Amino acid sequence: MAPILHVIPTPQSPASPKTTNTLSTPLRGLESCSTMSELKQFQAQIIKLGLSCDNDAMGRVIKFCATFESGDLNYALQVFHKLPNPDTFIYNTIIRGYLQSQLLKESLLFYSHMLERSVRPNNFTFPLVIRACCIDNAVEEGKQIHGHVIKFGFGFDKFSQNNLIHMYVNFHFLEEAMMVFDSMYEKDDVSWTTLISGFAQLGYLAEAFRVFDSNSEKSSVCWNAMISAYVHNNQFHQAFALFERMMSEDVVIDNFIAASMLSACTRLGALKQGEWIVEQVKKSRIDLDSKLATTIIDMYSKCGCLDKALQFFKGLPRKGISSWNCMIGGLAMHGKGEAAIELLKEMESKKVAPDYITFVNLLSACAHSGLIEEGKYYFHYMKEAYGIEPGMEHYGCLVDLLGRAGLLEEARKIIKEMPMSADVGVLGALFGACRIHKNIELGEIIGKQVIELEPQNSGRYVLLANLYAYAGRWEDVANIRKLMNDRGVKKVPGFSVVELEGVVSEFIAGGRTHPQAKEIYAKVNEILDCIKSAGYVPDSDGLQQDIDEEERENPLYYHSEKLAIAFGLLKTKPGAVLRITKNLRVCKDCHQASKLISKVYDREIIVRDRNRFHHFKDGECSCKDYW
DNA sequence: ATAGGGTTAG
Repeated sequence: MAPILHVIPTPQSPASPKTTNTLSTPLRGLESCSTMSELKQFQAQIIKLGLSCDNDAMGRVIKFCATFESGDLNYALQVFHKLPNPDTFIYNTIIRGYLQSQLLKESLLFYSHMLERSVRPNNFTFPLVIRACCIDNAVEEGKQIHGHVIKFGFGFDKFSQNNLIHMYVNFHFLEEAMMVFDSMYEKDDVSWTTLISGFAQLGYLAEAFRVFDSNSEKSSVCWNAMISAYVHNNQFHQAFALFERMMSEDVVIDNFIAASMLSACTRLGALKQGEWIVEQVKKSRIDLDSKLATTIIDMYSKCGCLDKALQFFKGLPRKGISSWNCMIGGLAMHGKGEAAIELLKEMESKKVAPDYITFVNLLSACAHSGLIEEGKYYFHYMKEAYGIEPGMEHYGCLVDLLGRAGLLEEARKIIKEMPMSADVGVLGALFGACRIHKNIELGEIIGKQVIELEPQNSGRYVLLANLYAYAGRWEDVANIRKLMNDRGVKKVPGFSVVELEGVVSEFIAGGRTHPQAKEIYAKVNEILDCIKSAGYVPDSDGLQQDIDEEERENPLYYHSEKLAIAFGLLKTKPGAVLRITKNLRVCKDCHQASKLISKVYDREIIVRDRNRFHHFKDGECSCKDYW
């Protein structure tokens, strides 16, 4: 994109004298408006008072129209164009309006206009235009604006500096970001967190840590920035280590740190640690706002404790919409479709209006439980009862629902007829259904599409290769593998973690690095013998022929999940529940084996996979083999 | 009137 700013006129001193008004009643009224029609009534009164060209009065009108949710930016512009001498505040407000609508060109154009008309930008102007440059990576404009910041004398304005750091991180210009940061005499929390989390988002964890560590007066906010940097990069053990260091330095836990740590526990499936954080929240006087409550519900659900999630949810004095949604999502993951529908009804009886996400989660609950008729019903119901138009996510759930049930043609028809074109998520749902129902023809078409839409997603290649393998099309299998190689896409290695007494152990398929590897493998062999006599037959889902016939051991035997279960059986007393978390989906063979293990060893095994939960008990799984 | 950190599906 060509730079928009051509002119940098020399600024002149501000011209228009300030009108002084005592705040009259209609002006006061403006402050309490909530709709455009209300606003227009007050505006009419103001105009009658002869204030139609008054910057102070019209500035308030413009502020409402340009920046409030119920406003109207075009109307703000009409008012603006009637003003003979709009002031800096008014220009800033219009720029803010464009910024909120993510309109880069328009915001910068207005900034240009203000310079051309010699209206002097102030300390509020630059943070806005700097942010505007982030919208479409307007690098050239961003550099120019940086020049203006200095030229107009705001080089040491903290708000401008912090926003410049943000902008350069956004451009991936790490050196420039560091330079602005280093030039600051007094860095505040925002400076530290912007740089640390900015580096972390780009994957530069070591740099982020160096910045963090160089802060001699770390606030809670700064600690959280680094902890959440680790969490976002899946470095959970690092997050825990840093958290412990923080505790040892007597830093007080706040909402954000609690939320970040809960998120780490959730992602790891570390229930014990998660519960400990919840205890800390209860003990300290951290305000349990609805966001934190949602995080806690999510932790319990995703660590496999649906009952504790429900208990916590029910005990909440005030339930925000996100808490209801999260609870419905939790029920969905555990395959409790009917209970999810009940919760929706309870919500309605308590006059809490469900929203867009409520129905995403509800439809997902129907899909996971095979509630086909109910799912279709609620898909229409949300629009009829609440006027919620189905969005991409709802279509994704509907396609998932139909596809899982084997109604592939119906799912395909939905995709054809939906008002927007299906995104990779929706197509991915159909592709997943092709895998379940082994529909090679459709799977090949859709699989190729999703691979091209997301060429870096390794799972899609693997799925298509498996589909080919199932059909015995080995040449196509090889081609897919080659394509992956050529594009440098790496298979995500599968791993499983099991939490025992608060210690989380991680296993990868066939891995032997665990200090007790020998015992674990012996235990797996013992388990296999036991379940074989109970009827276990290795099930590679038709994929086995691809493996070298000479290979002595079946790699299926040492999938990470089986290793984790073996370790769990070794380390726990009879009867204890095993909780396992996987990064990928459970394979058919491990699913079958887990069912038998739960029976033969009389253990409840709760496995969380990428998508959902499996509760194995007495030789059965809660998913009823529908996953 | 300005900025940074947390949650909700597959």
